[in-house]
Amino acid sequence: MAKKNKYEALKLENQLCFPLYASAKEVVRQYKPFLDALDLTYTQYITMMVMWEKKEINVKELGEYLYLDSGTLTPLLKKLETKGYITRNRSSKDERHLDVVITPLGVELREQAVDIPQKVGQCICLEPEEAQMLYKLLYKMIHQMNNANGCKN
Amino acid sequence: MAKKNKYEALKLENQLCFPLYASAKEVVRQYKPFLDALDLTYTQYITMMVMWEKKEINVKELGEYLYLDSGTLTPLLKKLETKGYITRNRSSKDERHLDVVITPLGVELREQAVDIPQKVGQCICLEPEEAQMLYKLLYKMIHQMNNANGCKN
DNA sequence: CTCTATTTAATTGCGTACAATTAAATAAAA
DNA sequence: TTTTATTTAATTGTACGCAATTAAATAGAG
Repeated sequence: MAKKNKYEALKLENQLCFPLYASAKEVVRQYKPFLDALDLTYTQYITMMVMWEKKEINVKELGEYLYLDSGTLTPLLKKLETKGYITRNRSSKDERHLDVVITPLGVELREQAVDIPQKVGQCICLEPEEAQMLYKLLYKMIHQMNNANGCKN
Repeated sequence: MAKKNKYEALKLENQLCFPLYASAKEVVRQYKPFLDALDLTYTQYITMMVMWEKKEINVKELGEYLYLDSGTLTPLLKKLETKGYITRNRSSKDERHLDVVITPLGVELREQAVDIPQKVGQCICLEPEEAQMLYKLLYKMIHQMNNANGCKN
């Protein structure tokens, strides 16, 4: 880590963020052939993952799970509604909330997706211990960044 | 890792790709306040990183460094040209190539960027060993995915 | 109860990402 | 040399991602 000059830290190869950014895109690309078969994008797929687990949720909560805001979710959910996988309706209790509910067709889709994690896992080719280490480090970062409004700017 | 049911692997919390995708976005957000000060986006910033190192490069090589294609780079490079940080000219040797060359103003910009890696590093808050481990794992993944046309689909 | 503040989703606008196509230039083959 | 194939950047179209604004609904204060 001895710096040759004051610009050393600005080199692409010395960034941690860059391989993070690049690998995230690459992994999404690994999903593409499998998701194309279901006519889903990656973001639609992770949205359906939440729907498969929760069955019903509002947009705000969905955004908290996915780290996405309504600007991204609103058009995406409209597409999933058009495909027939979810319904969108204002909550009767609080009309500000939009309830998203999975349909029977959405539930069926899960059957076609069930092998995707294993297939993509084969493309990534990390040892189980490596994958677990990576998992832990990534979530540590995420939690640190979310809590750290105390980031020393 | 004992699976309760056949859908266990489809849960968001059991994905490796999701924290990768989420943390990459979060890190880019950490950069935003610092990059806003330079009127650069994250993608423009990593492009300038390559330009600071290489001074001159063509679009294809640039894309190989950044894992981006001309569909992304062409409009981005036009913006950097408008800002005065680079020039874009067809190579005289091979007119198919577009040579991108950094300008004196582009070189100057480096001075304003020099503290950004350290500032963002503070926001990420990983121990040095953790950061190094993460770095290695991410590049291992990237190289594996790039080589692995032998991915068993 | 009324007025104000807050919460929530939708909308708008900009900047990526990237697949697919196009067009120009060069290289390779016949 | 002429034709064909390859290489390269640009263009086009779709889908995010997100900041900022808007509009509607609810909660809270007086």
